[in-house]
Amino acid sequence: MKNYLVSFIFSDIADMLEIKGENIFKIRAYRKAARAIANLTEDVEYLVKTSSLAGIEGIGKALEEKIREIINSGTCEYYEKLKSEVPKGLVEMLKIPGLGAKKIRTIYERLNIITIEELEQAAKQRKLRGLPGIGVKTEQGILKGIEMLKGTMGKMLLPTALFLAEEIMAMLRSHPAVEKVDAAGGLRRRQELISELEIVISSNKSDEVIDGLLTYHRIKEVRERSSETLKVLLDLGIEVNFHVVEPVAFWSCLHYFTGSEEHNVRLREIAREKGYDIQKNCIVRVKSGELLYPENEEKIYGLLDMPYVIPELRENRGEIEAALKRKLPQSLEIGDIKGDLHIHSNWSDGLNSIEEIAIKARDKGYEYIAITDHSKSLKVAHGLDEERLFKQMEHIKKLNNEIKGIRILSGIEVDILSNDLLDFDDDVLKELDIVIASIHSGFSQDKEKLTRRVLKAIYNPYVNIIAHPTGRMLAKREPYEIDVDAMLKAAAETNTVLEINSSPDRLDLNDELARKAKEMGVKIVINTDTHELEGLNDIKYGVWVARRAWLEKEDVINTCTLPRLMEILSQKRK
DNA sequence: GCTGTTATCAGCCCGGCGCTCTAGCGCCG
Repeated sequence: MKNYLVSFIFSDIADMLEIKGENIFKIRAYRKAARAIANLTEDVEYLVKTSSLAGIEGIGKALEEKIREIINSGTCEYYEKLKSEVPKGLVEMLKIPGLGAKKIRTIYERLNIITIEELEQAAKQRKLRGLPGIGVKTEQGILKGIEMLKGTMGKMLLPTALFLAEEIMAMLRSHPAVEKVDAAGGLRRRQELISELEIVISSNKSDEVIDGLLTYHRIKEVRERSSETLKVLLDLGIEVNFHVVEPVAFWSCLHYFTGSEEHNVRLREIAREKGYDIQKNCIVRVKSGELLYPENEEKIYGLLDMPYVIPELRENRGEIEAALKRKLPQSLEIGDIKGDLHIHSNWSDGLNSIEEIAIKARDKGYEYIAITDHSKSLKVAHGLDEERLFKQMEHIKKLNNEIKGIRILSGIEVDILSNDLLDFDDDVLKELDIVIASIHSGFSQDKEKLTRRVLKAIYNPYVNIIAHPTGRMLAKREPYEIDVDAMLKAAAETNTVLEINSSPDRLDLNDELARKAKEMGVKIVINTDTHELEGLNDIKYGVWVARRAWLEKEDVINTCTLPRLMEILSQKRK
């Protein structure tokens, strides 16, 4: 599939056009096309060959021609031309919060700065202040933004890591000398950001496998090669470590490269107490020197008198002690989720009709969904006013009579406004099946104000859920200043549910806060907040967070049957 | 750059907030 490549190039073109100050609508056309291609379920190469690209909304003649060029040659002339005109570093600067294309252009034109390192230097030397439109605060904001960016540089969001791992594993599976292959490391533990991929392969012919790996088209640099290991840097700036072992050593090796360092250190301590030495390719019975090759991970933990510990828990956050005491959580499964309670339709900024969403959700096996479009203040998202909301409620009532096998709840994602009021009065909210409240403005208010806003929403008798409670965006935006403990305490007190937002660039609450919420008696809901049909499948990311947070089925309200869910929602109003 | 419409081009997501040349612009959701 070259969908990823086409989407990547179009999005890169859009960034470069933005820096050049091109027509905003042209830029939007490229972004829209990039999104459309990324969301395609079909192979774009197949669509090119069968001349069926024309059916895709947002792809006209010019873009179709460029897609054809990219499929045939891996790039297109226009892209190469832009790359020669716009320094790469300027595009990277777009990721710095508070810094947009115009300011980047000013900085480039006035100071000839083309890398983030140079930008950081200039900001530290106070050379940016004084440029048109840039003062002390902007300069300080840029430094802060660079600091945040550095923390996530070279790290991938889960979808990218999964995509790359799948691509690599598919290639390996087709190699005749490969017996088994799996991804270990942070990806297998479902960490929110992945710094490197660890791929474990079993084969009797490691040299052949490694030679085969060297033909992988994304390899930019080979950093290390031995008889069992290959370490490479990919063109996307990502490191991949391949470990090729004899088939008998596969599970030991997969286990060895899955747990965090802290988990592995602690596990080795326990193993030593029990007379074992855990090594990369096997486990040694110390007394006899016997080498053991467990045939699965259950057997590895079994040797240490523990039940199986799922990869998501292997962080040394108490899971080893819990395992020894037989007190591990009964981890949530994706199949436990019975409905998605935060979905946007084309009544606000979603792409699909409520009918389409309901049918797709029913096909996924869901028992219920909630349509929770934006409220009127969020103009950019075409938020619903009272009149349209009531119309939507009527429409949903009608659909519930027509579409069998799934129940659609009428909801809203009501804005918690900057002045701490909700975007709708209580007499509107009380008509809905479910109310989600969330912040979309005034992120930079101080802690006291932000906390007051959220607490006021929590104490509203009609607000069931607080969505994306900390507002963080991975690699983009820090969580806003908010007294999290006060929020959790108030939520516990009022039966207000906190969301794990499954959008892979949010994952908010994160694993640690979700675990804390559980400990404080707060119920959790796992939602996608999706704006299109495919996004319903993002629920897995939220479930993974819940697994890392030690949550069980009973902690998560959308594992309940519909009657029980309605009971839980009504408890808030009592 | 695309779409809808039928001209051979107009319209395409709006508005608040915070910053800065304090009235206008850039950034953001």
